[in-house]
Amino acid sequence: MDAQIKRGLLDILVLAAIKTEDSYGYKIIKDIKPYLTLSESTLYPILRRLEEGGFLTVNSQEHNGRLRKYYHITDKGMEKLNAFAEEWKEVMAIYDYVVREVDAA
Amino acid sequence: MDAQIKRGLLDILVLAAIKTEDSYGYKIIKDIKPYLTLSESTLYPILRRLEEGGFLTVNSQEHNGRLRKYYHITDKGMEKLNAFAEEWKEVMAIYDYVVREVDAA
DNA sequence: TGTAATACTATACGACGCGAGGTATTATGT
DNA sequence: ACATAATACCTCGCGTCGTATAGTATTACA
Repeated sequence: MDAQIKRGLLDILVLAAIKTEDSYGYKIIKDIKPYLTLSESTLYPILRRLEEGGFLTVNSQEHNGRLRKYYHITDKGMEKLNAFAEEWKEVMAIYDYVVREVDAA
Repeated sequence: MDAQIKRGLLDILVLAAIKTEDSYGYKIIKDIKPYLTLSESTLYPILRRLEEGGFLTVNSQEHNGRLRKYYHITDKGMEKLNAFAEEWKEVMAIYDYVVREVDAA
């Protein structure tokens, strides 16, 4: 997929990935992979930004002798997810405009 | 609208705006405004990138004593517009995933 | 014994959106 | 006549962000 388009969806995809149950870096990448491939160097800065923005909290837990950081969505994160559904209407309006112009060929 | 999401649509929106008939900077901004507000300092670099990429050609013409740059879409630009419709399926798959997680609340 | 998978981190580069500011002409309102 | 808005283009510089590259350390498997 075009690199540009997916960038706007990264934050929201990551939030969606931890919505149902807390998750951690490596798992998030695997869960999202069918929809969009992202590397660790892309994900971890996003997680840090989302934490700084108050959209999620971090909770380190030991797993098999190693530390694992579990990410938990906050109320603010939930609001962001819900707001996304609203924003989508504007995105679809743009899509309709573009396709209309294409069909006008 | 969230600043992030629309950025991925900028290039394609600009191409769509010159698809039906050649247009120029100021007009493109006005035409797109109902869908997305962008400033001149955002548009002109995009036009230059699209030209460098071969998606459009530029043709300066005098209008009321002033120079006006008309932008004309190329075959490659048309292909990019058509490819967008295909890519959109992947975008919708992401949207469905996000909404599904939201509804699982 | 070595290679892949798991799990997180830091650095540095390039691309990009955009605010701020600049130039010049024409049209509109007072 | 004067001021303001609209038209039409451009440049510079800042901050954000995606990502390649590289590093550390443990566990599982062949």
